[in-house]
Amino acid sequence: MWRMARPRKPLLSRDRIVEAAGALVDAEGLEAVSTRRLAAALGVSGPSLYNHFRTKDEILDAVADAVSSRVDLSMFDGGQDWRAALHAWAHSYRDALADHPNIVPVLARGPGRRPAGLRLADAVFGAMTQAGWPAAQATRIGALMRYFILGSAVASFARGFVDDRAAYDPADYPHLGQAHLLAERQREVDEGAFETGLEALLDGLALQYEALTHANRGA
Amino acid sequence: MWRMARPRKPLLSRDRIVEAAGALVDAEGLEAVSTRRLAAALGVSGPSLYNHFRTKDEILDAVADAVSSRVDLSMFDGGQDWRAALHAWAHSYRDALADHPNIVPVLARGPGRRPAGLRLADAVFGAMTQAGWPAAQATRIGALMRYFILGSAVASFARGFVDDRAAYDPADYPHLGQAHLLAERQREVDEGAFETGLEALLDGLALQYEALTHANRGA
DNA sequence: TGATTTAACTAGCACCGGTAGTTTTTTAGG
DNA sequence: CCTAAAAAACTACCGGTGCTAGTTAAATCA
Repeated sequence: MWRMARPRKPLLSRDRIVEAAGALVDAEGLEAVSTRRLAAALGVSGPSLYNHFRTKDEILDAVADAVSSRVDLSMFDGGQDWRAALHAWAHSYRDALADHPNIVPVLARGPGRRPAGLRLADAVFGAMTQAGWPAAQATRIGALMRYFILGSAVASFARGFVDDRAAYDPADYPHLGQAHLLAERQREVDEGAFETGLEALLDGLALQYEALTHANRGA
Repeated sequence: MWRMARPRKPLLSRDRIVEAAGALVDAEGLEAVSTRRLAAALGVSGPSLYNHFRTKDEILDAVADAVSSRVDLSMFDGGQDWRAALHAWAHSYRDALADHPNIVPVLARGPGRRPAGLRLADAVFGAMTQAGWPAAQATRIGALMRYFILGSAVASFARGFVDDRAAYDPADYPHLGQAHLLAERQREVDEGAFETGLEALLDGLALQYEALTHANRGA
């Protein structure tokens, strides 16, 4: 054997690293990702990663951005009305996050400089102003949709409860008698709550939109 | 000098630890909290903490629960209608989180076995069923409010953008020309979006509620 | 061709969460 | 009241972490 220096064909690339990191995050969670474990999965020694990324956080940001980039934005191109487009987009966004729930905390840190995250924000804002919403409202809509969608992914309701009847003593929590059942039904509960909330949100916004256009018509 | 053993008066208590940990989280963020740093702030050596808590995570859970316990629930006692109560509660909840944004990721992991977190869930569910919502809907309302409120705290929209005009090249993001300004106005933007979203959510739910009671009346 | 850059490596630093075992004090039981 | 047990601090240490420094050899560029 001999000392390994620069190989004839590069062993690593940013893409390979991001892919492996994403797989590791999906399979074992955020905390399971260490530079050494990730490097081992790539058949390489820890510090080699730093030839391609400046920090571990940059790697995780890239993984998060890859998830963002899978969100469908095509509904904002066609002539769909803003409500239908927002509905379709929200579902596409949520689906992307539900496929990779472990990376969501990274995504929640904000779009920052992640291009796909920014593309999302840009598309929503553009579509809302296009539809006639004033800029300030369009910003708010982008923000509140982000709250709701990321919230639904990061703060899963059902996942938060434990499948243990004894944990929810009726003397302490009179209305939580069935809470331990939520653990089994998490998917159903979270999906139902998401759809209910999204529908309510859009209904409420539609009311505002109506008031807005009527006011404009009067002026 | 001599070897320090058990002191006459305990140097630590769960409360003192939680208080110091909360202060550290608020001042320097979650990542800044290490058992050694926390112990140093308490004038004590690292492992001493483990006489009072089993793990670091238990300490952070306790900090999170202390924040939950500051959320006002009194609006669910009086005879206020469900919508007004939900509105007041949501604001109280969000205010509590906005005061301690750095601990929100811990809170988002779910109520689990944290008593104050469970009390929240219990109160909302109880009040909604009391108001006439069917149990399944009441569960969903609890969940979706959690999504929106935690989402607004963890996924602050404005905080996610950088105060750097160059980061948002109009060629890449045609509608984000003013985005760098968001960084300065984060508070305003996030508060406006929260209020707009909350109002929309409640309007939408009120629509559902109306449909519900009409249907019941018809039956 | 020669100089520079690149991409792998090994060694190691400071710090991390947590365990083991020691010492002394406080508390509980007979 | 004495003794045994539990509690609360400590020191020493373990394996693991993100990351830096410095080395080597291949690839690339002037």
